Amino acid sequence: MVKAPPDHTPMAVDSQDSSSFQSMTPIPSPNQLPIHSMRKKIIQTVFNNDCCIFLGETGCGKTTQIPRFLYEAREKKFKNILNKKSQRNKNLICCTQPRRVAAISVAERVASEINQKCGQLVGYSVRFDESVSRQTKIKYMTDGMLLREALLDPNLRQYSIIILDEAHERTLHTDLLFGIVKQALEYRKKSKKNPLHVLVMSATMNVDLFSNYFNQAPVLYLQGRQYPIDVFHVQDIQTDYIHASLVTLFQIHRSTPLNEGILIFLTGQDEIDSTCKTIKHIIASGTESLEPIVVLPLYANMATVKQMLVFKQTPMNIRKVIVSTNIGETSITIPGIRHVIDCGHVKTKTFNPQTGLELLQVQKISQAQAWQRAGRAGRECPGTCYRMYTEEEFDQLPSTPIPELLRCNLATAGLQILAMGITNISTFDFLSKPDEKSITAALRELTYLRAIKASNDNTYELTDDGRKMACFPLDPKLSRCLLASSDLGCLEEMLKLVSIMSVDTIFLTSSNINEKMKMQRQKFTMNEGDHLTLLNVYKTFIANKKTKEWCQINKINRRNLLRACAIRKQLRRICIELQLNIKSCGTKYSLVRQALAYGLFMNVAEYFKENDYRTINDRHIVKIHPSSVLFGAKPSLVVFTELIQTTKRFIRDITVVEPEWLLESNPDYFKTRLSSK
DNA sequence: GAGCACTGC
Repeated sequence: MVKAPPDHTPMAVDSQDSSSFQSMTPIPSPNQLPIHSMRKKIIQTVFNNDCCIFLGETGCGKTTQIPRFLYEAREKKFKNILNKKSQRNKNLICCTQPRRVAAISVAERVASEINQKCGQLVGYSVRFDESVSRQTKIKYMTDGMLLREALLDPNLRQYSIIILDEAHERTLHTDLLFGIVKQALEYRKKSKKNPLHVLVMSATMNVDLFSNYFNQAPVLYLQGRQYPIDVFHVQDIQTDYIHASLVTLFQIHRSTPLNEGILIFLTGQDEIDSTCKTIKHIIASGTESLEPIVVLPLYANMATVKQMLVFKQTPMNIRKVIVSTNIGETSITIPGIRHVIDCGHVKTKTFNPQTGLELLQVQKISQAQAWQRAGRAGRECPGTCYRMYTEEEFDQLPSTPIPELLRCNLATAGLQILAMGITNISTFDFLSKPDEKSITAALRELTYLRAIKASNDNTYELTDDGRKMACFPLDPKLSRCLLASSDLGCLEEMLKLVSIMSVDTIFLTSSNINEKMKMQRQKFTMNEGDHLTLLNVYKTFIANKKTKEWCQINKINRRNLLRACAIRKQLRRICIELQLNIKSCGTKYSLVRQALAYGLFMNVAEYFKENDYRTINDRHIVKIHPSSVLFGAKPSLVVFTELIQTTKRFIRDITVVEPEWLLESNPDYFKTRLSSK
């Protein structure tokens, strides 16, 4: 428990030059955004170059205005020319976004700005949702959606202008699109018909990286519209960022008007829940006669209804305080925030290609993230940001976060690259090239999964199965599970299971899960392991008509389970297109376990001693995660979905398997593993 | 006997 901060503690902060934030007078009408004065220059730069880079801070209007500028300019140019070629080509302008909500909401806004409905001239395309028509010329879409389209046509011929927005975020999908778009650019330049223009839009960083990548592409700076933000650092290094945040919170609370909301960035659910409790406790204890506060937690795996609370306005005499993960950094914009408290840390998953281990740990943020967090205080008017780290610490932070492509397993990305006809992944033009070891590990995994085969030196081609596997929006291991269950006659079951494995946990994970709730869950337990238990929950959910009531009683996260239903539908359609054998095995669940073993054979662990298991692949000593239904049981051989290191190395989502299944599925692999025993 | 950030197809 943290003590209430003494009120005489001076604020241990140091003012810093906030010149990174331009002081601008905000103008509400979109016609008067600063970007409009640059319209001509923008149009010229795009059409006079194959590729160009635009830099601009949040709020400069680049995402909403630029696609429209380009469309209108093109229309004007071709007004008097009956251009048959342009009629035959679709000539779409697309603008990619890393997030679904962004793609949808921007499309809707741009459509309304030209007094149209979304889906006419302006539309969007995201997974499970699309609003486009024959009239559509400007298409906002998720980067992942464009990547899917690239699998069907790597030269992306229906687009004449491709805008990669938010490039500084360096998502896996955007990074892959860089390589694809660069190749398409060259191809279409050579073929001389239907030329392509590429526009990369980013916040102000990595300029040289982007420009150099596209052969010294010209760079244009766009004026931002952010309000000024005063940034303060602590004077001394803080060992406990939660305590420091609390002290700062109450100092702000005592010294500023109550209508000024405060946003605190912390790293995870536990930390956030306990901090919320502490704040409430300090207010309720009444020792200091503090003004009232509404404290709200915010993280992704929270019931949607609870998330919505942060948007509600609080009465004038009550302070709003939000304690958030980095979901509040980009994904959710909370109204009324004037002060940001930045703990300087973030929880991230990293992947070590040497060991194949995933690590979930709290790390320091990058400077870019620090500015992004600070920016959340200046959305509506000038604000302040308090950093729980010194200016020297800030200077030592990496300038940008490590791109996702450099810290994930490359099996999925590798399969996609090969599926687009690039036979040597090492020659793919990555914006940031992953470690050669990482690429080798991915190729090895895909080879074992029989998705690819080596032809000669460093080149690979897809097998028939590999071509099918690339069609699924899944980890290749799970795609292999689907193909295996098609052969074994349990594809219906595996579709359900794989869909659940594609979403976050379907169990409610609030910190007040008590024994009674655990008892509720036990009735779903299958002795063979977690996968069949999950399947059981899914089937019972359907049998109970997917009702809210059933989910409430059984402490099931309905949002995630409904998402799994949507995914199942999509995967099933792909199975039909691929003419797989869609059959149910009834209750012959050993077939499902067998199919799991065929796909997850690289994730096998055998009982070692006491409560330890040893993985067959890399001989890591691991433990069964306490959330598993097999926790405490000691089956001799299991497959698992995930190996992750938190406080210890844990395997999660586990199923008991038979050794014969493994030997059958991949004799070469297990012969070598078993001989080294 | 733990306690999982975020996003996407």
